[in-house]
Amino acid sequence: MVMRARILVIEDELAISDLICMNLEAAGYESAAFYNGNDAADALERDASYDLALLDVMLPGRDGFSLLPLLRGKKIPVIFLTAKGDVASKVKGLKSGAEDYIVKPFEMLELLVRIEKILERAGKKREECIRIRDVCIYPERRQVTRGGTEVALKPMEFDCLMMFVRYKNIALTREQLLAGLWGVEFDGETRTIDVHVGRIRKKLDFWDVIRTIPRIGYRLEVKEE
Amino acid sequence: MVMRARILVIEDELAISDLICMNLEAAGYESAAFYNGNDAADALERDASYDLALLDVMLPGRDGFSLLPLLRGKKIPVIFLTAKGDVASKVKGLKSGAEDYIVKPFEMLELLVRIEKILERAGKKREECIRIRDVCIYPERRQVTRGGTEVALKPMEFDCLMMFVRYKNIALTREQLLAGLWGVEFDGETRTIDVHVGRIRKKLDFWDVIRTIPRIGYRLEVKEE
DNA sequence: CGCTATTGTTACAAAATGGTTACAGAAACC
DNA sequence: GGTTTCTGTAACCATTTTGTAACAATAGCG
Repeated sequence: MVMRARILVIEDELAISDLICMNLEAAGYESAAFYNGNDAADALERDASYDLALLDVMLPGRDGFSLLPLLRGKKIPVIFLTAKGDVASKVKGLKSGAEDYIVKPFEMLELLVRIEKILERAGKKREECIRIRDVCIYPERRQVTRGGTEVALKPMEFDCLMMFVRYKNIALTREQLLAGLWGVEFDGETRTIDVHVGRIRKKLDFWDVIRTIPRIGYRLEVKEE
Repeated sequence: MVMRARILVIEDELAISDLICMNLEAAGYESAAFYNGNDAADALERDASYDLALLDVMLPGRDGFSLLPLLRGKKIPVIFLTAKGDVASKVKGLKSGAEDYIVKPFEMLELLVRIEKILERAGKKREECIRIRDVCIYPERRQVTRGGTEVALKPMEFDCLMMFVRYKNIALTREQLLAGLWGVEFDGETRTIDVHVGRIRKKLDFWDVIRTIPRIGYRLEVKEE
């Protein structure tokens, strides 16, 4: 399993919690949600391997502030989610050692940016990963996940995929791929490329992502740049 | 005439030099080759309007390093071509102000990518898309869009269009087109050209853009700027 | 206006190309 | 040495591409 930053979401409003979790997942994090302070505390006692916690101040059971020392003790940085304009909570939270706070209602993007910044500061920066649709590619680990679960790519398939990533949005000829994957002096069937592309497409559901360029070769199509 | 980036190739091995120049031309650059340091230096004194230089370290006459100050003085970025494992040269080259180096034997594609990157950094990025009316042509993607949506050009149609673009505003005879698209030794009906032109015109609404030159052939009409 | 030379358009069948599967040799791993 | 995994190749088949021919339309020209 690939190492993704794990984020604890402690928030009693289901709608907000779900929204946050969905966005975290989409951004490539792992999320775990708890809806009251007691459950969260219990969970932390069993497993404290979280990289960051999003903590609502107003909670049923133990409130947010009472969870802070526990989290601080486990060295888990905390971002407080405070109701609008609740300056008292804000100040109290920061004094108690929260890393940051964010006022509800907030922009999801802003939350993600703050999370990224804190993880970076904490040296827990997520591995550099290349995302294409629901697929994450981790070059250093030579690992690929799809929808969060690992996909077993064979070495050559991975190399091939990396070459596509390296030259994304460029039409690569079979000869270029052959030269890039085996070296210039290798003379093999260019059709071998097709087989590898077929295997990658199948495993990653990349039928539209790796486009066939007739008579030429293939091109990895990545929208956002 | 189109403003294409001009690249100076200073390399004594004819085979390598030719190969590089061919690929540069194919990629849409203009290339000028010199086979020893003295000639290159003379040429630079006369005309320094190059956008980038590929410089072999080992050269007859003045060697690569001695040319560096001249090139730097003319603000021409340099990519060193070093023999495999010649780490000393590499370090010396980069310290002397070369933008990049590449170790022989190298992948042509990689060289092209590095060139692209440096030109981009120098603000001399060549147009990655050629626009004609509402049509965008992306040569390295082998893709064409019209009004933002992709138009599926068949391989031969794309090649044909690229030939027109390459020689825009120049009347091309059917024989020239035939030779350029299939190779000189191909003997086919010249009328086949007409069919392809017809198909391109239809797909891109290019009835006025690709003008018929009676008894000769066709010409792609583009208003400069 | 006819006539001719030339170009535009369409349809089609041959050829080329790509997706897929199965498999054998190679490599890696006990 | 035996087993498993990896990977390059060949083969098969469906699809796409494309060259050509045939026919329609147009322009040039007296």
